[in-house]
Amino acid sequence: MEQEETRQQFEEAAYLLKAVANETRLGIIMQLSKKEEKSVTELMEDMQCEQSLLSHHLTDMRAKGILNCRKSGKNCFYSIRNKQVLQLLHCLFQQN
Amino acid sequence: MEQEETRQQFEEAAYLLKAVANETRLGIIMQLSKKEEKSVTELMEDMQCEQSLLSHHLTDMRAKGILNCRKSGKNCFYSIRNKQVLQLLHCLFQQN
DNA sequence: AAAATATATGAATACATGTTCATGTATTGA
DNA sequence: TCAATACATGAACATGTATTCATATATTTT
Repeated sequence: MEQEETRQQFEEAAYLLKAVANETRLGIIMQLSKKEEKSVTELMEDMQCEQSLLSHHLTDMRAKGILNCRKSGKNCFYSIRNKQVLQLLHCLFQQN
Repeated sequence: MEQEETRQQFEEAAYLLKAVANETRLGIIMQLSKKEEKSVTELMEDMQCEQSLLSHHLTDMRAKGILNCRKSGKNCFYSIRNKQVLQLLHCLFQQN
């Protein structure tokens, strides 16, 4: 029973890690950790990333509950929804 | 230049995350975070994992510098080499 | 209404990953 | 020396992921 609980916790943790284990996605999260909200175009400029690729990653991370999206006119402003990824980011980049 | 540096940091971080973003691998790391060293058989029993699958994961993580392996007679004792994964684990499982 | 802008979507492809099965190898004990 | 134990390896397969390209949609501007 307790075994099963941890197994599920591992599944959830693995799910989160997989959702984030990518150079571009880490870049997105890093950007959003600095500014709270950014449009796709802003993200495109900050990172060096093609529109379509960026959009795919954003859509996926949104579907997985990691990001939020707020539409406003022609723009889409993304922000971090799952705050745990911020801790992860901090953990990954704290030393040096 | 500074851009490039962070890009490489993201690549490295993504590499580490990918190497760990799996239920079985997280389980292995959790076990080894509790006991310092465990043989493959011990790990097999603690987790519920087939020998061959476990061995593949162990071999891979060793190849990626995450685990250490010490042979002693018929046994192979694995331990954690990359201490950063311990921080990650802690970060993932600290709350609740 | 037409053109431009911002973003999303879907198909296609290439590549990586997880898993199983069968088999190999090294070490120990009978 | 033979069998048993502990572990690794490789092939095969299915599935997942990243990327690119072409195109669609919605909004704004002209």
